[in-house]
Amino acid sequence: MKKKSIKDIAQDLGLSKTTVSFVLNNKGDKMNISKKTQQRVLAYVQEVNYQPNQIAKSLKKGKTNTIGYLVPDISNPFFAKIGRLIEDYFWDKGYHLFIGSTDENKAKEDQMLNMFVNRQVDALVVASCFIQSDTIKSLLSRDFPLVFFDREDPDVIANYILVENKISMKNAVEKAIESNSKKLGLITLTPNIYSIKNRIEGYKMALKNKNIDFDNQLIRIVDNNDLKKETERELKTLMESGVDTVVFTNNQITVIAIWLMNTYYKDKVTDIKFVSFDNVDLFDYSLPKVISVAQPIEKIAMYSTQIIEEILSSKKSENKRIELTPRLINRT
Amino acid sequence: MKKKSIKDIAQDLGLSKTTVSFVLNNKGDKMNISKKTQQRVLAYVQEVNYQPNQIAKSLKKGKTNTIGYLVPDISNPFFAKIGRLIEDYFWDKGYHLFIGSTDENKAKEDQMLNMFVNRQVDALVVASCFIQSDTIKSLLSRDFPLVFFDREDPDVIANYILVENKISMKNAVEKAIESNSKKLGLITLTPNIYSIKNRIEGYKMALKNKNIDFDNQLIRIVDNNDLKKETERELKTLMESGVDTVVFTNNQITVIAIWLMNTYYKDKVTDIKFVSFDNVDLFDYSLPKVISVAQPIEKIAMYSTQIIEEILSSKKSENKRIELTPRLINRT
DNA sequence: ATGAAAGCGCTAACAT
DNA sequence: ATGTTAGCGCTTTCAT
Repeated sequence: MKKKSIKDIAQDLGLSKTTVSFVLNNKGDKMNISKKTQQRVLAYVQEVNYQPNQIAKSLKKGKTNTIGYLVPDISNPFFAKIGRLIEDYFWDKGYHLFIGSTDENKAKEDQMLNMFVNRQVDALVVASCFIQSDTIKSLLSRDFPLVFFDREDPDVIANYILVENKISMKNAVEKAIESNSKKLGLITLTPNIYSIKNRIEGYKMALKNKNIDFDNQLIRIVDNNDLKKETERELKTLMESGVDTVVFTNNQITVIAIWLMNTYYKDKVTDIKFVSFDNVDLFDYSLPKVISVAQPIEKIAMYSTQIIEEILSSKKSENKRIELTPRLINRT
Repeated sequence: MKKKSIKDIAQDLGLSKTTVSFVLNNKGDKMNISKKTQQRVLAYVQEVNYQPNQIAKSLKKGKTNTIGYLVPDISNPFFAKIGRLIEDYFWDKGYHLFIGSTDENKAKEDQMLNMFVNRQVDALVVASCFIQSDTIKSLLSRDFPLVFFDREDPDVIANYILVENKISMKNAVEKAIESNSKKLGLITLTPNIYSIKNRIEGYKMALKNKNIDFDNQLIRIVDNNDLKKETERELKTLMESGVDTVVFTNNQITVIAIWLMNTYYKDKVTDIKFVSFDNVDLFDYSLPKVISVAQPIEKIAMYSTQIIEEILSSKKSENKRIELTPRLINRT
């Protein structure tokens, strides 16, 4: 049985497309379609299992009821969980999610952004490293409904959902020092992202507050390309320099480092302490113990959805910058 | 600057829509559009940053270049990772992914399937518990491009990407027994899914092969609704009955049980052994030790993509049932 | 109480 | 070498 369109339905029933369309969109009463006709249409539609073509609808209405969710990696639990929550919130409002993983790659991010726009998504939720890119600038200048989360570029005015990076990291590192850390190394992704920069600042601030000399040699940078190998090398450097604590600026590196510790430094796992931005369930059971900063993912998802809802419903778009407070999880 | 359509471009340039369309779709040469005109179009399009409307294109062509990825929960690492891989494979072929999380809820699954179909996705990749549902039957009867993974209904002929559930579970449980397990309990989700049933069969088979008496009381079923509370209760039951090993039929429950063990039975974590279908990174560092069955997610993603590609390119759809071999990870 | 017709942005067969 | 036109499936204004 071939798929029926509104035209087919109308023909089969000896009605016009208009009438059928009205009935299907619950405008039957408003448009004075007789009860009888409405029944006929509804019954027939049921019988032939008519499915409206959302593409045609979207083209006509200029609205697709889709949202683009663009992140570095949808399989990173942080982004996966937020994605799930955003999906749920939007599902309730009749929206569907397109996903895209950029691998923090500028070209890919640009392409994906453009494809989402071409697909006429109604809005975008993005964790981008390239907020200054031409593609994004152009979206912003057109007032495209857009909210950034997790990453910020202070030079670009836009909607941001962020967390207090600096002070949370400071608090976490101070907790470590209070429980006896003396020499603290730090391993971080290339600090080209403002959030990461701030997390490093927080680390420095904690050292300063606790009168520990800052040693630039103890800040080790790993490149996104071969994270595992790079982390292995830098962790080795730090271990050899005799640190008792390692601070990480995001969950990805911490997880790798836990694996490395259990593989290559099994005898040291109880001597060393970790501090990690982002929390992962694993930290509850693993060694070394991790003091972690848990981001409020429910709130991040909720505010993203909410801001987009506002923009979509009211056209006026005052940019918002929301900074949420993470939760410190002390495991000492 | 308002968004330009092909019509605008054509007008601005004093050409027809056709000409512009041909140039934009790289059919300029084939259609004998002069080099000069092609240059003009390309330059102008660049200048005004023209973005083709994919919705209009889709409506016209009857093809959207989208795939629906429908799973119980996109934030479950198993589904997130496969999702990521599928996204990557399809990205290379110009397809985009719609995601949907069903929570194993029939009504939600039905709705989402229908919405995907309304959105005219070109194909679906689905992990469904309700392969017998009317919605799915109707898709199947229309030869809708569809591949199931992770779950199977032997009564329904379709494309399936599966793993050897029974024999893998048997092997894993036997490994446990060989390393001295005497009394093995099992905690499982409601076995309404064929895969889960088979995993339980594998457990029974191992006991039989190793001459351990089967005790139905040691099979504990937890409901999806309040997984944490239910798992807590059933784990307690098993611990009190003196098991030395607990077998789990999927990662979700195992992860919860690890947390419970570390929270309520800290003194027992080295006495008890776990066996888990699905592997999670966490198992590398956590106690109790876990013998796990790691599913070949790369292959699952690859075959799903491949089968859909075949269907999409060649219309003929011989159903395939691919059963992959998981990897046993022995941590004793 | 219902229908005709235009049009959303695009493609492609068919002119010229 | 380029233009005219119909049509994808739907909504909606304006007629009747």
